[in-house]
Amino acid sequence: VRINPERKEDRERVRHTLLRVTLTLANAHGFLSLGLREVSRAADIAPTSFYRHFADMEELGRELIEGLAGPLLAQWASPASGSSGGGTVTAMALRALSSAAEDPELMRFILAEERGAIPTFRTALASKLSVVSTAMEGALAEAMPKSASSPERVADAVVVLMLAACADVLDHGPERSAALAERLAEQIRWVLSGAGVKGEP
Amino acid sequence: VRINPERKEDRERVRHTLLRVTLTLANAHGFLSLGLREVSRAADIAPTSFYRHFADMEELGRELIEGLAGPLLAQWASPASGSSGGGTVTAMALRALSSAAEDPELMRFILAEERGAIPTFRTALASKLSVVSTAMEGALAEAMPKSASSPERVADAVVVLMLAACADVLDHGPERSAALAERLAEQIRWVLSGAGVKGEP
DNA sequence: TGTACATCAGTGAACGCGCGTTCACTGATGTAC
DNA sequence: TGTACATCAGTGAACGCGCGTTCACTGATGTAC
Repeated sequence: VRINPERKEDRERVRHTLLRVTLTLANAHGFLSLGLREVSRAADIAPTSFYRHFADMEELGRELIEGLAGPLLAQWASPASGSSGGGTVTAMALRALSSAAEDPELMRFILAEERGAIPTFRTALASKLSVVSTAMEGALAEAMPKSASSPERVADAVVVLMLAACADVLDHGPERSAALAERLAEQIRWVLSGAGVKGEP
Repeated sequence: VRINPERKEDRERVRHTLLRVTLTLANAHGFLSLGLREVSRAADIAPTSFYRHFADMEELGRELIEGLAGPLLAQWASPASGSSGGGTVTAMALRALSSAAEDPELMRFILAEERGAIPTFRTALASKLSVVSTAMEGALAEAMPKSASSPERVADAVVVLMLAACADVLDHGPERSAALAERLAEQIRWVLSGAGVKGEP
């Protein structure tokens, strides 16, 4: 029994609405305080229709991570155009920072759950984030003298500074994002030069 | 009408129990999902007795920040023994890291709410944390050439790296805390030397 | 082409349950005189 | 010392409400032949 693509599109549309509406509500009240009825109400479906898409809120949350957060972070990990080295790492971080401003609700969710009370969410997000730092590590390895500091630790520090900058952008509004990007770039420059990374512009 | 100190102690004991029990439950389910009845149950008082201490959960949360989180962070900001400069900053960060392991539930609460969905909590914690970075800034200012980078940005970077290390200690258990402390110290060393801070051991 | 059947997203009614809050009360303790 | 009164943390009963979940049903669409 094959399925009509139009019907499948409808189903996907509602499903996507549920996910986005959950992000919006989670920004206001926190994911853990959300109920299936509240989400369904905001998505304009009957509470019972929720079950056609997810077994419960926990499954929906998992899909937020796998279907939305994961892809965004995978994008962060994709190689920046241009040469490798310190310049690449800074470019990656700045690209991530600006993508945070483009989808603030998703970014807030990632930041909140990465530090939040649900261990499975923390673990899942940590593993998605480790993809980003691994990618940075790869770019760094070529630009670091072998005797110098561990590229892994350098990449970890950069990711941590980058996430903190994302949180600041969300809190202080996009009008400050240029200044925050500049601050992030400077902080990364310190880390890289302190760790002996060459090729920094 | 003066009040018997014994009675006052009793009252304080229950109040403290409510606060600690809330921290424990918030570690498991998140602060926002907690209800007055759940907290009262865990504290072994009737739900109606809750009102003798707090008007609602939000007031209790505010007291968690003012009465527990604030004092801990103020402690972090108190000057480390010994000379000023980069060494002091590292010592402050490492002291904070170890105090995180001593009260993991409070630390988890701080980390979660600093990035969480309640704007007033985020703001309150940000201002308590700024006390820490201001203290570090003071220690740095003396050890930095005037022409060099801004001490404020350096202190911010150190605080961010320190909080991330605290989160890692909580997630990976105390047995890894020595390695994490060493990593944090190295990352701080990079930042300080990259930013031109002198006096680093 | 027409007919009978299968699939499945969406629904409204109904359920039992735990929630936050109110109320009037208890009983231990402190104060006045 | 004794007596009358005030304070106040803790309580159990009761309330109305929204929650998650179940159930049987609808109706649009696709498939078989």
